[in-house]
Amino acid sequence: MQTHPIATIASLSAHEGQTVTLRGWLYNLRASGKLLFPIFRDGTGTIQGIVPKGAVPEEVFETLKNLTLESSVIVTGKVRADSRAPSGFELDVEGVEVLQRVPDETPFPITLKEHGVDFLMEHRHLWLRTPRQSAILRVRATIMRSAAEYFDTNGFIRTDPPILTPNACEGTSELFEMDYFDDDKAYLTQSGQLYIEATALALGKVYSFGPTFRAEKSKTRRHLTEFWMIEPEVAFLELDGLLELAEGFITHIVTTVLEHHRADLKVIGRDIAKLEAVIAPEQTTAASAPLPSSQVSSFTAGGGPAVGATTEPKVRSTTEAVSPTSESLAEPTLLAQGEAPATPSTLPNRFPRLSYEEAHTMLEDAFAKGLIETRHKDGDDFGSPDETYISSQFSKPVMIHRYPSAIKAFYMQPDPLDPTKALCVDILAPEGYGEIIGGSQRIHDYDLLKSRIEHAELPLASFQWYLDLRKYGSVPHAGFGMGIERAVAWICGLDHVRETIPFARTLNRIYP
RNA sequence: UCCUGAGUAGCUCAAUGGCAGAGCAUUCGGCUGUUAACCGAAGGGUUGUAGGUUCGAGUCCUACCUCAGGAGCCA
Repeated sequence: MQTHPIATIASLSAHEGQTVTLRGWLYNLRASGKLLFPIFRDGTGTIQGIVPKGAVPEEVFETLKNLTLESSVIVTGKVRADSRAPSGFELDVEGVEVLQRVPDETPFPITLKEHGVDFLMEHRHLWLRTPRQSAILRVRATIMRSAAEYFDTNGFIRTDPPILTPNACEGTSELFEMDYFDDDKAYLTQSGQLYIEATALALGKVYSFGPTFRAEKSKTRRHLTEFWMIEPEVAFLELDGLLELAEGFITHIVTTVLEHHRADLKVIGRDIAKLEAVIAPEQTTAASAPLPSSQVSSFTAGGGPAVGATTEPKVRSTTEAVSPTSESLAEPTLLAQGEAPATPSTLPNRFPRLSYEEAHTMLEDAFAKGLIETRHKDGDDFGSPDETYISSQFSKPVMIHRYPSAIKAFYMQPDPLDPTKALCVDILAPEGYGEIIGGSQRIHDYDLLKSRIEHAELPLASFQWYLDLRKYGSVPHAGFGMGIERAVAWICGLDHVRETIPFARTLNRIYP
């Protein structure tokens, strides 16, 4: 076979008029008498081929006519622009080599028609090949990359905590337990937080990024037993700075996804305007605080209508104000004044902030107007319907801060203005997606932390090393954790987190 | 753990307690611009499992299994 340049389907527009070689799979096949329309996919996209009988060698026509779906092929053909094609291009097939033909007796089980959830999850290893699932995984990869990138370019050091842990962060009932040689037990981590508090006090600004495990018997569209979490932890950071860090973090991720994945989001069926609203500058703030042009262009590039993304200068406005040098090591007190650690103070994108009390008042009003069914009890945590209502009132993620200490984790710093409240924040994604980030300022006083551990009836011995952090140069510090799968579900507009990870682990499924 | 719902052809679903059905997929035939192509034909069933009620059960009852949606809990 004559050799031609090997191309990917995503790059075919650069090969118009050329004969190229594609390597991939037969995605679908339509026939109209002596005219075949095979659709090929290669992981980067799909393209329809045209095979008129008589225009190609007889064996090529016969091979393709009888080819089974998902058979692997190497195809040669000429790229031709065609207004009838969804992607704008078609392939005039000249030759085909079949690497492996799917046997007639065992056809590919995933069809273009509807399937049930159980069937699709049972065939997840094959379901991944469909365009929508592939698009979701590409967006997931960008979300993970841009999340890490935000911290990497802001002076954070990645310090991954252990996966195997000797004890729980917040109790052992929700942990996966395993034998650890002889008589010991080990548990799969449910959060690296306690460990990165230690590395934050060593390095200043740190983050961790890895899998976490929860043995909760939760059976909802928001829960996995194994999920990925990215957690920053910053010495000398207090609650206000933590809010700004999270705001810049989310803005950067959404901006990056919009820069690179408009086509994928369209395949997924996402309403892109909803994402543009998330990063749109607030009118009042933008008008009152003139910005360097580079920062403005970055936001308009993400927020405006489809501009030529390739010609847009690559600007990372949310990270420019802070140099990537490790300033926190040299001058850790930089952040002591409640200063934003990673975002410029002129950041035009402000997420709404509600105190727990304000959120409660909002729910009281909603209940009085009959907008929610059950009344929220002051002092209780918010339920799913509560979170859905609150987030539906805003087009941007909502930050709810200062929950009652009684319903929050033992390590959260009390608010000096009201010690019954904790200096914590939950960030709710819009459109009812609920909590994607939970964070707090941590208790830095030894005696207070010790009494909280005792009050929570946690084994003091297991936490001695954690208490040590308050014994040797303790400082205020804060951090948060974001569940990647919930962020992907929100950004892609999915109704279940099981589609956001290649192989979801849920209460009822650990296969394939 | 609790509440609710669903298990019938490879898939998605029908079927007053009375002959087990359709679309898609597969195979065969037709069609030179199809877009989940279309048209014709064929093959394809221990109705989740085990009991029970009944002349007769996919359908009603009991238990169990599996899955889904929700609650609680959380990211």
